[in-house]
Formats: sequence, C-alpha cells, structure tokens
Amino acid sequence: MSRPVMKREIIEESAIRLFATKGLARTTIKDIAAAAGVTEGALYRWYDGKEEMAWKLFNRELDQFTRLVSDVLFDDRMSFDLRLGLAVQTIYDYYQYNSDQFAFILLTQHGFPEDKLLTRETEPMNLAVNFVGEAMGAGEIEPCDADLYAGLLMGVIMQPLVLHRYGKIELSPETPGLVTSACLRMLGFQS
Amino acid sequence: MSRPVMKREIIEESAIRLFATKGLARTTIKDIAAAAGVTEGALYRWYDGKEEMAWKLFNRELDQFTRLVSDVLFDDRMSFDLRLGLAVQTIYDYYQYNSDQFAFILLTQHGFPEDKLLTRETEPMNLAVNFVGEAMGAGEIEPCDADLYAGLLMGVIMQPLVLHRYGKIELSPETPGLVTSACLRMLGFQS
DNA sequence: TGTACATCAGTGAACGCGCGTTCACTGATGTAC
DNA sequence: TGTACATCAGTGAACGCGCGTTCACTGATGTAC
Repeated sequence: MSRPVMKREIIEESAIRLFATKGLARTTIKDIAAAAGVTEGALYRWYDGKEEMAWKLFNRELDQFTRLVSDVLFDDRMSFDLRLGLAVQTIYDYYQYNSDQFAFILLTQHGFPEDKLLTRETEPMNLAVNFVGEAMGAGEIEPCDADLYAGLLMGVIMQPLVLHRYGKIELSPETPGLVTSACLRMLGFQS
Repeated sequence: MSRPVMKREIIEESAIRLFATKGLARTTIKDIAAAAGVTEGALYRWYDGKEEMAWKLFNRELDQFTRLVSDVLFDDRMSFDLRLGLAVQTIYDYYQYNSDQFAFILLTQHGFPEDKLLTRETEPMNLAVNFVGEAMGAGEIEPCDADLYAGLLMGVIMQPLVLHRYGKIELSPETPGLVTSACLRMLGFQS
C-alpha cells in the first residue's frame, strides 16, 4: 500500500476492539478484516491464525497493563496505603483511557483453552499476593491468608469496572478513592 | 428408549457441565450429544437450537441460585450481619455442591449477545443493591453509594470462587467466615 | 542515471471442513373400543 | 382380552452455510551495479 502506516497496527486495534465488545468466539476474521479495511488474507501475513493472534495480543496487552500497575504498587519509596491508592487510580485511569484493551484482557482472560493457563510472575493475581505478603511482613496489616486476601483485593478493585462495562453502575472521579478506602478497611489497615 | 428416565435431563446436565468447563462457544452439539449418550437430533426435540438451550438453562439455573440466596439475605427475622454471613455460606455451599451449575452461571453470564442483557428483579446485582440499601436505611452501616458498595460486596464474595475455579487459591471451611468478616469490615459495620 | 532483480505487505478468489440444523423414520408406550 | 391407531422420545444420515485458512498473484519500494 502507498500509505505510510502499516495495516498491521490497524488490524490489531480492530481485533482488540471487536474481541472486547463481541467476545473472541463471536468475532470472525471477516469482521476484523472489514473493520480494518483490509482483506482477510492480510491477517495471515502477521499471524498463523485467529487463535494465535488473539493469544499474542492478549499477552502483549496484559504485560503492558501489569507493568504499569506493578511500577506503582512496588515503589518502596511510598507507604503501603499510598501505593495501593495509586495502583487503584492507575487501574481506573487505564480503564478509562484504554477501555478496549482493558475490556479485552478482563473479559477474555478465561476464554482460552485450558493449556493456555498463564502462570507467570507478572500475572495480576501474583502481583496482589506479593503486595499483601509485603504489607503483612512489614506489620502494616494483621497476619492473614495472603492468597485469600489478595483475591478479595482483586475482587473489590475489579468488580466495579466489570459492572460499569455492562452498564450496571456509574463511575465518578471519586470512585477510585472510595474503592481504595474500602480496600484498606477490609484489610484492617491501621491508618 | 426403554429406560424410564428421560434423556432430556441427561442432555441438560451434560450441556451445563460442558458449558461450565469448555465454555459456550467451544462446546459443540456433538460434544453434548456424545456426553449424554444420545444422537445430535435428540436435542432438537426439546430446544430450538444450541443458543436457545444455553439461554434457557442459564436463566433456569440463575433463578434457582438467586432464589436460594435471597431467601436468607432478606429473612428479616435475623440481624444484618447474620444474614450476610448466612448468604455467603449459602453461596459457598452452592459452589461446592453444584459446582457445574455455579460455574456455568458465573462464567457464561457475559457470553451472550448484547440483546440478552438480563435486567430482572432477581438479578444478583439487584439483590446486593437492595441489601445494602436496607442496611443503610436501618442505620446499620454509614450512608454510602449503595450501587458501588453492592458491587464491592459482589466482588469480594465472588472473586475467591472464580480464583478457586481456576486453581489459583484454595478454599477451606473457614473461608466463608473470613469472607464475611472482610465484607463487614469493608462496609464499616459496627459489630 | 537507468536497468534488472529482490523483497514484501496486502489482494482476491477459492477451498474444505466442522458445525448447527433438518427430516423422514423407528419403535416403544398409551388409549379407545 | 385383543386389535387398531395415536403419540412422542429419540435415531441416523444428510445438508448447506459460515468460518478459518490457503495460495498464486500484484504492485509498490528498496538495492546492486
């Protein structure tokens, strides 16, 4: 093509947007190609197939997101509660400004076959476990089941975003702060 | 057939189990028929098609679950915190003893097309909103954004089950109690 | 500078397979008389 | 009681369509000399 920008990026953006709205299974190659203004074959220049493309995009987006979050979550120049608050803010900002990417990783995380069970250091759950473990070790929160509390933390932070995505609740600039407070109370943080 | 029990039930159980493990899209009619020990056509005696069957089963299972939960959640002979604790216990019991049904409603709730957006009185989210609203009205918890707090409540209660389903955390007999305590702390319940 | 060739993103038409669905049928059970 | 017919859950083979995928190709751009 004569256009300077590669169609590859357009294809990937279209795919992520469609995956995030219609879901992986309900999005066809034809859909993606049409949205990107490209023929169906173009996709195979860059990927072996639909499944492989989805999987690679998922990992790329998840990596980017978790890196962003862990950067503030484990910045030990700040106090425990401040780090949590900033992480929540980062997540909610990410949701607001990269809603397709966010919805894509959030909603398709369980849409892959079993053999794709991702176990990696940067996995969100591991982030939460490490964070709770650190806070417990530092005596900032009472001793507890770190795995369980990490799960609770994830639930509290993520659920409002899921519900917003499906039009069940509204978000406001105050929401991240309210969520953070709720987390701290739940963890029994002594403020 | 000569067997006294209707194959219909076997078909439905097989379908739910497969939907819960492989997901809606990755489960084929052939899969269901094979699991039920039946030919593919048998399914169409009872349902118009795969999608319709999934949708009807989903609503049936969701109704049963929410009825069970709302029975204890709104039993006004009990105190606020006791009702919450019993509801959590009910949910975790349901997860343990009807894991396929539970995973089915939990994991396919967002797998239907947009026009299937269920807005009903018995929807889990509405249960939570009403509960928080009641508790707030009775002065048992501080005034707050009922919708948001209902979402947080759902997140805390459900997330451990999702994580357990994917092998990320373990559950114990103490888990429901720990989850309930976490909920009460989060809500600022004055015990 | 022009010429010959290599590279490579993207085309467009075709393919074939797996899937959901259909339908004439079977055979067991129930019912009327 | 036996006979004739209706009902209906489930069969089994076929169908056709939509889907992901393939591949010979085009045409623009880069490169060697």
